[in-house]
Amino acid sequence: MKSLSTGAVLAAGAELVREHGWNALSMRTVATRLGVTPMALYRHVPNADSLSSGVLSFIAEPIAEVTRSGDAFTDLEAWARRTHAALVPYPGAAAALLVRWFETSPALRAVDALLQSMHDEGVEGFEAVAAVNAVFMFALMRAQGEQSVRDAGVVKRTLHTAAVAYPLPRLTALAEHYTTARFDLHFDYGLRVLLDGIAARKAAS
Amino acid sequence: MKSLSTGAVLAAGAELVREHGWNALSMRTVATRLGVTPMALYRHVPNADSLSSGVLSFIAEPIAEVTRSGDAFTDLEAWARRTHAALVPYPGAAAALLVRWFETSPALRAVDALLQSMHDEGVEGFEAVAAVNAVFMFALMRAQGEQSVRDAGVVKRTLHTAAVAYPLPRLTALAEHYTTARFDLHFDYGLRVLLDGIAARKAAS
DNA sequence: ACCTGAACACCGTTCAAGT
DNA sequence: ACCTGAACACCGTTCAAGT
Repeated sequence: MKSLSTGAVLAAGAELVREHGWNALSMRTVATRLGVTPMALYRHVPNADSLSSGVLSFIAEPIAEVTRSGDAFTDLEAWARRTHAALVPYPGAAAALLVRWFETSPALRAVDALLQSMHDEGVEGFEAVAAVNAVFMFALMRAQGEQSVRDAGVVKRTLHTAAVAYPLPRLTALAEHYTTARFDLHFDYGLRVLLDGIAARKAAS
Repeated sequence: MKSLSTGAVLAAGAELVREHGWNALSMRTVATRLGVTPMALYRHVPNADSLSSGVLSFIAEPIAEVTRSGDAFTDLEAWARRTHAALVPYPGAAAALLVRWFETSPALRAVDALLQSMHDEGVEGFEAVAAVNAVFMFALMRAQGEQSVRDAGVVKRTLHTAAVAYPLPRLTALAEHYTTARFDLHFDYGLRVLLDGIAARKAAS
C-alpha cells in the first residue's frame, strides 16, 4: 500500500507508540511499519523531530476539546478525566507531552479553553494560569505515573534497592499511595484536593 | 590522564550536560571528553542507561537535603527554591528528573524528608503524598519551563505560530504569566492553592 | 511528484586482543 | 585490572538516481 500522506505517517507513528512506547518511535521504525523506505517519509514530514511532535499532536488531539457545563470546576474535572484516559494507552506520551505541551497544538487549545472557563467563572490573571497549570500537570503526571508503575512491584523493588544506601521511612510507610492498585481512588482524591484548593482561594478573594 | 573512576565519569557527564544539555550525554561524548575510548567506560558504568541515571543522580545530589525549620510549609518552600536553583544550570536535567525521579536517589531522599516534615506537621496519608508531589513537580516544572523559555520570545513566537491555525485568545492575553520572570509569584500561589485544598479537605471531613 | 539505494556520521554494545 | 580496536546493528540525514 504506497501513496502515503502526512496523516497516514502520523497515524502509523501513534500506533507504534501505543504498541511499543514512545521510545520506539523513529523514522526507520515508522517507515518499516508502513512497508516503505525511511527516505519516503521525508516527503511528508520535514525531519525526525517534526515526526515526534506531529505524532504527539496526533495522540493528544482528543484532549483539545473542553466541554462547557457552565461551572468551571466541573469542566476542569471532566477534562482531567478524559485527558488521563486518552493518554494512558500510549506509554511515554504523557511524559513527552509534559515537557513539550507548549509546542503541541491540542494542549495549547485545551489550556486556552480551560482559561476561558476560569475567566467566565471570574478567576483571572495568574490565579487562572496557576490553577489551570496545576490541573493540567496533575492529569499528565497521573497518566505517566500509572504507566511507569505498571510493571508489578516497581515501587517496592526500587524502594528496597534505594533503602540499602539510605533509609526512607516515610516513603516506605506511604508506598501504597505510589502504586497503581488504587489508582482511580487516588486520582479522584488528588483532583478533588486540587479543585477544592482553587475554589477556597477564589472564595477568599 | 588515564585511571578513571565512576565518580570521574559521572562528573564529566554532568559537566557535559551543563555545557551542551541533557541530549548531548552519551557514552561516546563522555569518553571523548575524558580522552578515552568508549569501551573504557564500561569498566566503571554497566551501560548507557546507567550512565544517564548516574549523571542525573550526580546533578540532583544538592536537592536531597531538606532543612528543618519546625514549620513544614517553610521547609517545602525553601526546598523548592533551592531545587529550582540547583537544576537550572543543567539544561534538560529537570525534565529528565521529572520522568525518572522515582529511580533517582537524591529525589527519593528529598521526598522522604519532605514527607517527614508533613508528618511532623500532622499531615498524613494521601494528603501528605499529594502535597509533597505537587510541590516537587512544581519546582521541577518551573526549572524546566525557565530553561525552555530562556530563548527570547519563545512564548510569543509559539503562540503566534499556533494562532495561525487556531485562535488562542485567553492564552495570548495571559502570555506574560508563562514567562520566566514570574517564578516567585507562581510558586507562592501554587503552594497556597495546595494548603487551601488540604484545609478545605480537613474542614469537610 | 514520489519513492529507492548508497553513503556518511552518529549511536550502544560485544568480543577478542593488548598491557 | 584496565584500556584499545575492530565489528555489528542501530540511529538521522544528504545526495543522486530511478519511475
